[in-house]
Amino acid sequence: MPRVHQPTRQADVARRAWVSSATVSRALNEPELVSPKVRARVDRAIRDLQWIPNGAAKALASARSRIIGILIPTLGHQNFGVLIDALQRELGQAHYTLLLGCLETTAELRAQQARKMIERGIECLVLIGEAHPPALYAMLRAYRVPYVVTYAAGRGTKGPCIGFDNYAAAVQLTRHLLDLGHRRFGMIAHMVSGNDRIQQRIAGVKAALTRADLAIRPEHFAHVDSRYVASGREGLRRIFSAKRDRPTALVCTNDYIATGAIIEAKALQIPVPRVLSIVGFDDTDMSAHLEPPLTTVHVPSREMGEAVARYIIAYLATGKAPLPPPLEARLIVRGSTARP
Amino acid sequence: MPRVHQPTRQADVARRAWVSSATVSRALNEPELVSPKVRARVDRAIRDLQWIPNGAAKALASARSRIIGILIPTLGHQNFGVLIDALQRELGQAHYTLLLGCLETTAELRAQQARKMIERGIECLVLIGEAHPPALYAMLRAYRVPYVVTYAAGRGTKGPCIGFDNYAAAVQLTRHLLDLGHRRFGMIAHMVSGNDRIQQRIAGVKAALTRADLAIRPEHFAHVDSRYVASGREGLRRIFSAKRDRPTALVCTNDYIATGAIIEAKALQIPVPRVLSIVGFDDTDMSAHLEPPLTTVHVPSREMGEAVARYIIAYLATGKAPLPPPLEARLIVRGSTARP
DNA sequence: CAAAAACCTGAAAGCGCTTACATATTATTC
DNA sequence: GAATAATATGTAAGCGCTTTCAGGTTTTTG
Repeated sequence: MPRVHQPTRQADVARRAWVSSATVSRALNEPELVSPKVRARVDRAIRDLQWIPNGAAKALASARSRIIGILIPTLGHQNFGVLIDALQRELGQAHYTLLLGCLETTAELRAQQARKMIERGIECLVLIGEAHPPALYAMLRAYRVPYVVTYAAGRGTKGPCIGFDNYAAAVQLTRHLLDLGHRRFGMIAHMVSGNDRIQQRIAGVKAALTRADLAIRPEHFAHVDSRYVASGREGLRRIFSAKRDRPTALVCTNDYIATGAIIEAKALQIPVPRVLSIVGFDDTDMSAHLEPPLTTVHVPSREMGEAVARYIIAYLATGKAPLPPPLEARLIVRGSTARP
Repeated sequence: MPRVHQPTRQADVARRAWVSSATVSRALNEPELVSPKVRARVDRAIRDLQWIPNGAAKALASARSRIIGILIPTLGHQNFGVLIDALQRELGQAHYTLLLGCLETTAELRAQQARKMIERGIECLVLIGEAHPPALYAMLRAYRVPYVVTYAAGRGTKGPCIGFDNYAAAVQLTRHLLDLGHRRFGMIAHMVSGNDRIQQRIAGVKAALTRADLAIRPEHFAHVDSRYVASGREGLRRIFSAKRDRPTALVCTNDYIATGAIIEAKALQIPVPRVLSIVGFDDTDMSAHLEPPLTTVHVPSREMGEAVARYIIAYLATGKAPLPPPLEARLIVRGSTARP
């Protein structure tokens, strides 16, 4: 491939507008420093030549890439999609570009992934949850890359967190079931290792039960390996393979799994919610439309994305910014829960 | 914010390895040009200093950003998530970074979005479908940015396409219903404007019906405005608001809508598939788990992502690359279809 | 064993911007 | 109206890499 450099450069624009290249730069980045007359000439020249500035050159000269990185667990979860979309829109307004990475599987690959992001010059990294390998945090520190944790409320690390309290929400969700009179609980939980949000949800459920002098029997606790519908079905099947002492309430670690559980319950002819109440977590697009509609915790993905963006913009502009108050994850009671 | 430039530079590494900075560059980019001894010294120095090269400087000097852009309609659709994930992984192997953008709504914003991507120096742009404003194609041409269309098979433009034939797949899907003996068809279709894939699916259905001397009555054709579950429910409700001459087969433009239709059918006590057969398109995670499981067209998202990545890598390396053969979107017959 | 070829390394010139700093112009003040 | 301040522009020195070119060393060859 021929190494073609830019067809039009700032200097071309400058020449056409009868100004220096410095003035063109200022007209773009600090227009208030340039007289209206000259600014108009520059704008004209830019349009005439259809000049698009070279981002790499900008980044190199200014030591500001205007790139924000984000590392997400998966693109298969709608809520992350919503969060990313909001984040991207809001950051775009401030001329930042979002660089997306899906978390790699091995520690080796993850380190490489972080290295690549730093190589691109990210000015800040958004992390989902706070449970990440110390090596990652060390790297961020070494390269002075600030970070923001979202989708969690900062029970673990001391870094900036913009999210909601998974633990508290899980407690609330469990209380709802306890208040309905449930005493035998089951749970379907997906991969816990390295996922602090799920861990906190599980811990919240257990804590709420403990306070009511209850616990989940081991055979009513299904650990499944994916976060998707199929796992919910499998989990329910496992828990209900026993004929007696079946739980009357089932907590799932997210809505996809809960959806699977509802589907499988129907397949097994277990009436929901008459015989079994099922709750999820996340409030996905589907949840309200299931039969019965799913009682769940609504996660404010869009608001988180926006709040994170605003925080980052302020922080990078001033070097300091107030953290917004924790967001609320609201319990949404729908038809999948009832008295036992 | 203090304008802090890089803490460690190539020159620092060079000094520590007792070589010139040119040699460090070569050790990284063309290691075969550097003697093993020197290479080892350089590698050592890089590790000792924990140097991470500056991407902007690299891009500027080499006129190669190693960034590939992609513009997708939404992150709310699982299949795009899968495609992106595969694309990203494959491109990452070749040291490319994927820059993601969700298609903006207005023409104005879209142009700006494309401009931003060019500013970042994308070496290629991946487009979902071929229906995009001429202004976008013009811009790509003006800046010599190659592009690849995916998720469609190139019935419209002549540009490189790596995907499957939405039209043919829709024909196949409709034939399946015709073969079962259906004669009264309904359809729920989402936003058509600017979405050539959906248009082709609709056209395919209509063509197959026409060939069988059939057509969809206007009152059995529901246009809905979102691509999600709620729209499927609404669409079904509208079509089945009439009491007589109801369709026995219902084609939905994607699986989310079909899911909604199945859910609503159940709510309206319409037995699926005994009284109404329902088909979707895309084969999302849920589809196989619905009750009844959804007959649909499986879209090879992962394969498309990988094929696109391989094509781009080859094309950018050599300036020319063979297009892979069209991928197959296979009909998956499940339980939601039966004889009328 | 001298000449040619192959191999390795370094010097230095950019890549296209930003940003001190200097300078020139205009506006303000007493 | 001279001194001062405020405003607008230009000059030029980088930012941290890549890459051309040249030169020095080693290997190959007849």
